[in-house]
Amino acid sequence: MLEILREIGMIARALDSISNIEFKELDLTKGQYLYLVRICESPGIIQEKLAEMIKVDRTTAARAIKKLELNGFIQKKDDEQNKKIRKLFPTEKGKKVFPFIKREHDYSNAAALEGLSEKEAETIFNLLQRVRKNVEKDWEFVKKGNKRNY
Amino acid sequence: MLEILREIGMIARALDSISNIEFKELDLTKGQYLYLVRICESPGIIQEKLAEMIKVDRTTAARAIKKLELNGFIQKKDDEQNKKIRKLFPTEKGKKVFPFIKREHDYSNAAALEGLSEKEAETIFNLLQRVRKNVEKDWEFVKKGNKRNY
DNA sequence: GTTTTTTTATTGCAAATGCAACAAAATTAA
DNA sequence: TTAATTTTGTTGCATTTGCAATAAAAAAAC
Repeated sequence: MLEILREIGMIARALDSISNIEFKELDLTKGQYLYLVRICESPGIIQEKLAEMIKVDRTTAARAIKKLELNGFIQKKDDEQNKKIRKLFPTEKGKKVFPFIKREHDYSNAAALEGLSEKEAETIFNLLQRVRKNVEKDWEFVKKGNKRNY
Repeated sequence: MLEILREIGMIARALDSISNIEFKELDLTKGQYLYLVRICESPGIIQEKLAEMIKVDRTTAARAIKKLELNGFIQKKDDEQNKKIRKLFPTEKGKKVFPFIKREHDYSNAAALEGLSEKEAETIFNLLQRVRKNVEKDWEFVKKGNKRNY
């Protein structure tokens, strides 16, 4: 059995750790960069979707977002039609740090792909997308309280 | 720029979330499965190496391991030669839950690879290993307090 | 053989994480 | 239209996480 998930776990933890250390100089605490980049990329997104996207518990996302708002990186706005949801937008401050985060991400991406040919990079990207789609099915299944059978 | 790291992050968080939910029935709390499998696979390993392997902060590993010991899954043993280190071994209880964890992992692996040919699975595994080696270099660099330049 | 550096482990904080439980708006079913 | 279900959001609590700081054994440098 090829332990691809173990490799993925190692890579993900290492990268997250690096990002958390590097973004402290932006006054972003642990994990906040995850939400901020996506809000910058998809302004108007709601936190429920964000949690789904990032694959994190809804309540964790709620608190991370609340803190981003508290610290002035993002802003919540009521919707006209739907009184329940609160759309998320970056503030000026949020928009200002976004390029720094992007640069860090690009650097990490490039470092991660070092020694891989362009073709190999594309291959791993495509395969990873397929794996991700497989895994997110199970995640939603289990998160909803269903039981996998094995 | 191909966002392979974002895919990896999503996959890793989803899988970790699934495992944490599924291993609650073994009385393993968040993250503990990571340490327990490796101790079962490499009995006698010390926690410093374990942290490096898993890519987690040393102090986090220390506490997770302490709790595994407290709950009777593993046992720390003094070394004859080296008075500083404490070697880690699974207890009977630890050995008993190991197959369950393995089965879950195998199932997740298979589910993740669904729709990929054997050849594609091998390809992604090899590429991931190369990526992991790249990333762990940076992780160690940054963890030691060094600054990446970008 | 002594000093310096590295390795290994620990504890005190402050913070993030996630399950349970709850609430209310919106959607679907009857 | 009313009732049932789903979606979206929140708070309480227990736990994990990780940076700083400390300590002591071991290894390396001098």
